[in-house]
Amino acid sequence: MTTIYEVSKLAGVSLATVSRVMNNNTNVSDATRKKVTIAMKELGYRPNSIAQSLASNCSNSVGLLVSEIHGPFYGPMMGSIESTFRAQAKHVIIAAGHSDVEHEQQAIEFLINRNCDGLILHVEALSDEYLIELSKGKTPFVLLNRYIPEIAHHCIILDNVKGGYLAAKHMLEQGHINIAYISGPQWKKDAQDRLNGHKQALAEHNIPFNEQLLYHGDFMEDSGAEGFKYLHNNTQFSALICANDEMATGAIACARESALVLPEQLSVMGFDNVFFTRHIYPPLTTINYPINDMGKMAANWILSEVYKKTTPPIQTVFEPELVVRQSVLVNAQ
Amino acid sequence: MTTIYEVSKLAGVSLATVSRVMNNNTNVSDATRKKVTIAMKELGYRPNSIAQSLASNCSNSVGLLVSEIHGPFYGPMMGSIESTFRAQAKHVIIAAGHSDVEHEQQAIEFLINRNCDGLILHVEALSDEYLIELSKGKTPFVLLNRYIPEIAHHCIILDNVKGGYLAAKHMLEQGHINIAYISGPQWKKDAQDRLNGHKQALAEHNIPFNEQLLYHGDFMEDSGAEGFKYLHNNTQFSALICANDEMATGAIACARESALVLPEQLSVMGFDNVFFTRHIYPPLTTINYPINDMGKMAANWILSEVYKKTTPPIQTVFEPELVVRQSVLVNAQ
DNA sequence: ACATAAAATGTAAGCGCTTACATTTATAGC
DNA sequence: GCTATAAATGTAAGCGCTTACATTTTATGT
Repeated sequence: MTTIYEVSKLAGVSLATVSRVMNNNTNVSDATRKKVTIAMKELGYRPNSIAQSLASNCSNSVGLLVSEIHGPFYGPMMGSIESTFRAQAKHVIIAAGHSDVEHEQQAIEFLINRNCDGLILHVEALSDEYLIELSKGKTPFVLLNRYIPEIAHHCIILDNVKGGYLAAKHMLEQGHINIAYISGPQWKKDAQDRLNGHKQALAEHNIPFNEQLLYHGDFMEDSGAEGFKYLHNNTQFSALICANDEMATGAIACARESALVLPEQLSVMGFDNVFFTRHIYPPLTTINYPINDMGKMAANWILSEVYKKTTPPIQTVFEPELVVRQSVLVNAQ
Repeated sequence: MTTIYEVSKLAGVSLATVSRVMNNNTNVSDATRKKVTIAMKELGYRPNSIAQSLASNCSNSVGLLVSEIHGPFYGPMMGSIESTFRAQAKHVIIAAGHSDVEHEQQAIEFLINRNCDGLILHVEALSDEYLIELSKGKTPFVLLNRYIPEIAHHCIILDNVKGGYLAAKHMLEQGHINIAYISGPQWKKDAQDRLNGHKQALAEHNIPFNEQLLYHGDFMEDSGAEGFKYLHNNTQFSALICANDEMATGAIACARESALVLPEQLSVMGFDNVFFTRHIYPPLTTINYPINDMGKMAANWILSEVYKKTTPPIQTVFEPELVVRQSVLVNAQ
């Protein structure tokens, strides 16, 4: 491995000068810069990033913690984050938290021990307290899809209340009155928010919220199926809104097994606009979660806060949008 | 940041001894090991992995290059790789190659410059020559889904010929005679292999291969739709096999637009068994690609070759399997 | 031409570890 | 008790860079 030392010898300058041309330091004359560049090329010199990190106390790496590395939701997010960083020669180290306190905490420590300069966290199980405490540490981080007032500046979120509202409103506008709802786990803030938005839309239309029409799921496909069964056996409804696409998928599969024709006999909506929603049958009407943009914004947050780069202004709250496909019967009644 | 130096002072031993207990070196008495451990705990000491890497010339990081970070195919693979490595305290740095020579080459250089100890590569555009040349360098790598005889030992692959064969055989056994085929791009070895397996099955059943029934796609959804249109307008067939699930999805959507009833009027098969295939309608019969297992095996390859860990024996060729769902009409004719 | 400031370059001390080698201490054999 | 050997510990030289500070060179004004 060729080192900076060999380059300096070939170019006939000192170590410091070579280092300066590498780091685009201004105080180097064009002549020496050229000499050094040529020497580098000739030797096929590649800086040792580890040594650079140690000396400069900056690893140029950022940690990315998501719940699951597979899964339709995280892929696009990771993709936009990676491309944003690589354009700046930063590398991203991935880790999975599996929505579990132990795992998430371990992963964060792992990433910090790895000298990540900054962290992008999509955590679900960790407590607010832990994260507030973490914010006092030396490794800056940005939180995706989670709002903690004490560290609001670190949070990039979707307006989930509005999303829930938009979904219900759409159903109501199509003439649906009896709208069942399969929620996410209520210990998750986003699940709460979506449900609240839902209730808000009902209230606006003077429709009392009926507990009978509510089933608490866990955001997983199976709970969508279970929720449908439960609701179908216990009450009547022409429409079903699920707090995410996964559950909507499960519910739809189950509804079809019950010989219901969609959307004629049952209208269904999801939430997230995960990429496969347009492939299921009928193509799912849902709420778009601009996860790509949010991932990119998180990356920009790090670029700006940690690496002091100039970036587009940081936006912390993103807006959901209705995506109309064919799983909702138009003009019911 | 507490350093090894402070630990050594508190414990009343030398730097070297502290380093030895960290690295589980045998030649440390239980008494001193305990002293050091206590000192570490007391100071909340965390080794600086960058310094460790520089001194030991081992970064404990492995680079993972995939074509696309999003995408149903890569997610599960990345997940199994990450979990395998994290269990061994190695970190994984991700990069995307976008099936493009420039990008792939850049990404590899990026990863090598980052001092990755080893690489897991899923590359499509790079030439065999480049990879053979790369194998002479100092960074070991394993190739996923690609076979190059000269460096066979680096390759972990699926038996694509057999996969293509299995798909065609299944269709034939259900009584289909006129089987259309939408292939992948023929400059890709796996696409060629799948098509060859297909032809092989036809030959075994004494059915001549009909060029009219072949359309060359590019593995993307849209080309599945285009392929279907082209074939539908030019010839007759009761079954369609696509070289991957993406294209099958596109073809199915398009077939439905043409008012065909599936599978009664058209049987369709895909390839890969990407997770959403069971959600589309009708649920897709396909060929399973054990990408999870293969990812884990690639990780084990690195663990074994690079880090000299003992692992389960390395398997380089994996077997595809038929996954029967409902997109193929049983007993046609 | 000369003093002075600014620009370019060099010197050397780290960054926090690992590890070869040297030294000290414990263990065993007689 | 004394030597030979093994085990435990210490010493110090790097790993390949960055950067504060010192020094030299060049540019500027008079």
